Amino acid sequence: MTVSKAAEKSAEATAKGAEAARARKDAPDDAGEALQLGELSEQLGYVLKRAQLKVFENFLHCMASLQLTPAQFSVLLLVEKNPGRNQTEVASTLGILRPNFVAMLDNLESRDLCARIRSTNDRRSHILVLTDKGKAVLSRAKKLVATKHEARLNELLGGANREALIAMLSKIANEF
Amino acid sequence: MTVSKAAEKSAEATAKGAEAARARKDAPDDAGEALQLGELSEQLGYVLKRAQLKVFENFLHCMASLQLTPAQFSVLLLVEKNPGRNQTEVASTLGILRPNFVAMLDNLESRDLCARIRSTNDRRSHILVLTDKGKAVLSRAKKLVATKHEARLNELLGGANREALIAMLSKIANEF
DNA sequence: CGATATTTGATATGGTCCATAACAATTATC
DNA sequence: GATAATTGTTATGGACCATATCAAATATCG
Repeated sequence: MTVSKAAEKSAEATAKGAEAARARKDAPDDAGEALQLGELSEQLGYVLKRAQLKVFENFLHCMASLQLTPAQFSVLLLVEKNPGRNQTEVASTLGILRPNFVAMLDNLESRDLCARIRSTNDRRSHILVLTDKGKAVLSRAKKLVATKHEARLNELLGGANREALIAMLSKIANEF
Repeated sequence: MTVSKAAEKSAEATAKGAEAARARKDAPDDAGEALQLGELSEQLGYVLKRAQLKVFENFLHCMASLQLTPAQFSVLLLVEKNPGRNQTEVASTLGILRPNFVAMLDNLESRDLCARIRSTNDRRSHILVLTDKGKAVLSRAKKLVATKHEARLNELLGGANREALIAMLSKIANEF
């Protein structure tokens, strides 16, 4: 920004709200008046967070019939892929702190989706396994995610872009 | 779960768990034993959330000297770009609920970064403006973000990919 | 072996963010 | 001019995240 422009801006700004308000009121149709996002729409963190909220919202909507949150779905997926691991291992790979993982497992276990089993090798640890119901629910959940959730992303971005997006996000998650 | 089913599960699971544990112990180098992420690494929500956490973490680190959170930065940016708007307008464009916006503004105002001004048109509303200090801090914040934060993304993805990523995330945020 | 340290699941607790209800002051509507 | 709607605010509760701490079990080391 040039100096003169800055001066103009400053003067305009000191006269500030009143003038801006009048200018808006003089506009043809004075209903919506959306704010200018400006540089915000280029900020990685801003757009990333808003996209994440939208995706989670859609995920919850798709999973309404199964009552699974994204976090719960990730636990079921991980336990299915890695049976016989204990709470500490599963929690830490998901970035969940052990204390906070307890209530989460209490919930899944109370719904008979997974089970804690005392390890015979190390009687301190609880080994995690999916129940039959847990496997069935997870199977249905996967189908719902594929057909309703990820399919939505495909029709929005296209398959190639979808893969590129996942790859870039993974890179950020792992190397940033 | 029925009693009989529980008993079956318990037996099957203990066997599977022990088997898996032995299998891992027989592995060549038995140190880390990272879990298999499996389909999780392809889940949009999962990778999106983890990327967002990493980006926010890096943002806070870059902003340590200015003590600005991503949300605070977004408020300053929006108020700078749209002077003379009231709390409701600014909060709603950022997806912040008015009640929660109050404490946020209290904080920024107590640090003399922005100011609430009673509107003369509508004495209910408070018009938001950046203070001189607020403008100066925001200016420094922008430089920090550009040189330390977004630059990091550029060297990780490359400029073209960075723009493509922002564009796709924006599309998701707006059209998903 | 036995004393000490570490690990595991769990509880308690506090902080932050998000969401809703309700309120006084002000303005809009009829 | 009575009623409804809006603005900023407070109070409050829930969800999520982080730390300290504990008992039980195991590992470590003298």
